[in-house]
Amino acid sequence: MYSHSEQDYIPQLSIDCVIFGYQETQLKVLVPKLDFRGDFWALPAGFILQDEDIDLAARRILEVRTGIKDIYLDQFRVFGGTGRSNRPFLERMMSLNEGKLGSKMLNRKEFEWVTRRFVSIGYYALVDINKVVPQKNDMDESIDWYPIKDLPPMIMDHHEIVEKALETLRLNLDQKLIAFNLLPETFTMRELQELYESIFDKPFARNNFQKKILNLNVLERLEKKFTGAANKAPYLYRFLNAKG
Amino acid sequence: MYSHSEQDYIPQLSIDCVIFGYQETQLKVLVPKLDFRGDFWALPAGFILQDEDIDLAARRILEVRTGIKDIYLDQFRVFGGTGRSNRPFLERMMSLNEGKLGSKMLNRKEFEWVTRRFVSIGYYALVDINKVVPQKNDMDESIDWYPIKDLPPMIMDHHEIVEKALETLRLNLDQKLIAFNLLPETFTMRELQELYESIFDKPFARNNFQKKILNLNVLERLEKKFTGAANKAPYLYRFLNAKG
DNA sequence: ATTTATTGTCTAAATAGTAGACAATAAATA
DNA sequence: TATTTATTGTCTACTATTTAGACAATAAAT
Repeated sequence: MYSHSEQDYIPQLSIDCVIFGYQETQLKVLVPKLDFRGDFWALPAGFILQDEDIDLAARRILEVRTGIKDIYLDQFRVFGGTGRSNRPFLERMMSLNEGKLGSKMLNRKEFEWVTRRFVSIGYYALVDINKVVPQKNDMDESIDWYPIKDLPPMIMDHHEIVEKALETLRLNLDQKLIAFNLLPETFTMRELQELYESIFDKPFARNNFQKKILNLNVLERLEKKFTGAANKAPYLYRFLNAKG
Repeated sequence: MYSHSEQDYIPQLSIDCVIFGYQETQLKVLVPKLDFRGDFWALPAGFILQDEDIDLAARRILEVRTGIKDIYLDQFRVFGGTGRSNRPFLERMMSLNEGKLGSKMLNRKEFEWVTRRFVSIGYYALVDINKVVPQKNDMDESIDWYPIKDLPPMIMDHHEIVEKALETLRLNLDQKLIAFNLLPETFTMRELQELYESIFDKPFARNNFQKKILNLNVLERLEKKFTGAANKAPYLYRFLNAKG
């Protein structure tokens, strides 16, 4: 499972990632499903190497799952309840998968290490969903984008982690001008508005939304976009402060 | 130093506390000075027991230092750079204090434990400075309130931690209505304004500040305060949502 | 009685946010 | 080709909020 042994990591400390994407007017989260009987879903997670900055650890974990190096990333909260252990979950999983676990089973030492109580640092990431090729790891059966309004049941407190990530995203969206990380290079005003609506789960007035966004002076207007629809063609825009 | 042995704690994970107080129109931070030659200051800190919620660990650490149980408290950021070890600091301290360390010296095992790289969770606290009786621990020479604009040199990245705490405090102040935690039970409008000015390090217009605060509808107006000054006496106010 | 410094509040001006309206346009329809 | 339809871009009026200026009320000193 790891290229490093468990001694190489800081014990009892993990990173959980909420990877946001946007597709078909829906805000989505990238969630792997574990390759065991019992339907277990868990946020992409990992540990911190002894000589690794926590932000870089988060980047490493995110790159493995998305293939993207230069990813927008924000640390938002630490989850440190006393009940945060993988033990109940792993034991239930083992009881449901007796015959199958051999190849993937952890040895006793690893099992002890990974089933202790963990404190987890929550990071959320914003990606252009079209640039991501989701990567399973050895433990996964699959990895997919789920609408945030229709997430699968996840282990431990992972629903709470997503909830808190979304809350922080909403607070930061206007302040830090980060919505554009969820869109392709160019987009129409309507697409940007629909993205806002999916994040805040409420409608915005079209005229005033456009005014507000244009007054930020962070968009470059490009040529018109051919839609083929029976109406006026919208302009395309590009975010100016794009690092790239 | 501890009533628990080092195995009772989560290794390599600590809590650093920025305890804010307010006195004589200055925002202050409670900082202990270590009882060793060399003038070492360090934020109040501690570790997390294996069966202890991180928020409760922070409360425990704060109660030890302030004597206050019901303290306002907010987790604001994790500090996880690779350079975060006490080793350089402890070794320098040891070289400066050869004769003196015996009684307080950690044994070898404890020394190894405490000098590894640490990831630290930052909490800030807001207290009524008049209710606090600062408590030294075994390692401290003194513990005092320092104006945030005139902090002593602190070890490691503790200045950065204070900086980030202040930044978060500013962002949260209006949103969460927490300034009142820094004042006594009753206060005048001018006192509240001067508190805001010390936190944001900028002046506020008196008329508009008063209007804004009163429009929040969270203050109860009490009797007038006798000042003895040659002018109109100000009203006293009390914060309504006070949990007490 | 007058002066002084500060407090509480009012009003006007400037700014920002909200709601309604309409011309411009690209393609479908008649 | 003229008309209809759906959507886009923008304008203006209206409302709410923020900022700036003004002044009466007051407690004690002069």
